[in-house]
Amino acid sequence: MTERLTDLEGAILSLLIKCEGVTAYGIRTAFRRSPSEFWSGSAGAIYPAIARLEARGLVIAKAANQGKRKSKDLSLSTAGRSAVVAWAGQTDAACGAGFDPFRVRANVWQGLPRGQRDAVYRDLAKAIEARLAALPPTGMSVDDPAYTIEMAQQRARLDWLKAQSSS
Amino acid sequence: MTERLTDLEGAILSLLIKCEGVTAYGIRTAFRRSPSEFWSGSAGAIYPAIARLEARGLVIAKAANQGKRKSKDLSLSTAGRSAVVAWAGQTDAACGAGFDPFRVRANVWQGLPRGQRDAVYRDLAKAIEARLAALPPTGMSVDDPAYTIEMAQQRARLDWLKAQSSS
DNA sequence: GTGCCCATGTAATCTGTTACATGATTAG
DNA sequence: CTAATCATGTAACAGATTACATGGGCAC
Repeated sequence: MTERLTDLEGAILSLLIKCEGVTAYGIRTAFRRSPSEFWSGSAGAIYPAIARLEARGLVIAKAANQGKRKSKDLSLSTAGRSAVVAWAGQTDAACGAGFDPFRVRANVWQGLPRGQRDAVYRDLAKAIEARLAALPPTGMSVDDPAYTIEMAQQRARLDWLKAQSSS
Repeated sequence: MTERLTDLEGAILSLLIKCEGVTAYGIRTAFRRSPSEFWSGSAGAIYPAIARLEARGLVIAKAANQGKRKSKDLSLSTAGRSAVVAWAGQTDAACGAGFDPFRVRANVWQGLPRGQRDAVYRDLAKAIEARLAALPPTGMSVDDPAYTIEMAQQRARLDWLKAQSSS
């Protein structure tokens, strides 16, 4: 077994499953346009990560010079394909709570004086409705799990907010 | 406005709301015992973070020498209290998707051949049930938002899995 | 010809992780 | 007495962020 993949590396490889021959730049914009803002898709993260994956033989880059613009088309190697499947198959890691900005803040909300707390809860509900209305973003299929699962999460948050105010 | 808080700093301050006079060590163990494994609660993260908060005047430390064991009891300053409330009140950040290890892996699952995919889904459901059974961990109140919200998230995942296999 | 997107990268900085180091106190 | 826990920290390292640098192609 080789070194374990970081979650960013796994996410990059899983993009490569769907779109063979994409450029590093394309991966970057996919991250930037993603509704999740956890990874910014910064060049300083993406390019080094891809370089690591290439060095480990998980990603194949072939130069695709069209005219004078230099660019590299990326694709998964066989090893890369099995590495990303192994990464995705870590059930314990997959079922972890991850990082939820809503959850970490909820402790503070509960300690707020009633009026202020209700105001925050109203603002939150409004912000969530806005996000739900914006999903799915352009270019994202309604079947995309990232979309479906975020929807479910946001609806669960709304339910939680409702339960708070009615108690 | 001073520098913005990182989420770890915010989480530390929100622990201090509940338990005035806790030690840095106590905060560490709170993180380590948390069902979320996103932050490891490593000394190398907690102690520097508290030092930063102290330097900014958000946390007050007073030496509490009982016998020869040196220890510092931490508490929130007034500035610290308003800083953490401001952090918790960032509604846009709070409603972000954060990092969900389940969601990032789901793209890969969908591309798996049917048999393998169903096997993964079964394993996931089992792992989630196990986590739900383990909640709340010792010392955590059933009213604790961190607990309630993780429960909701896990149940949403189970629903998603059910929807996948029935389609 | 100017500004915007494509496309690739690097440098400085920040923050978190693992692993180490030290010493007091308590439970068996 | 020994092991675990309380309690504080530091050092080396990894990985992400912002900001910068470079240059081709295209639309207006």
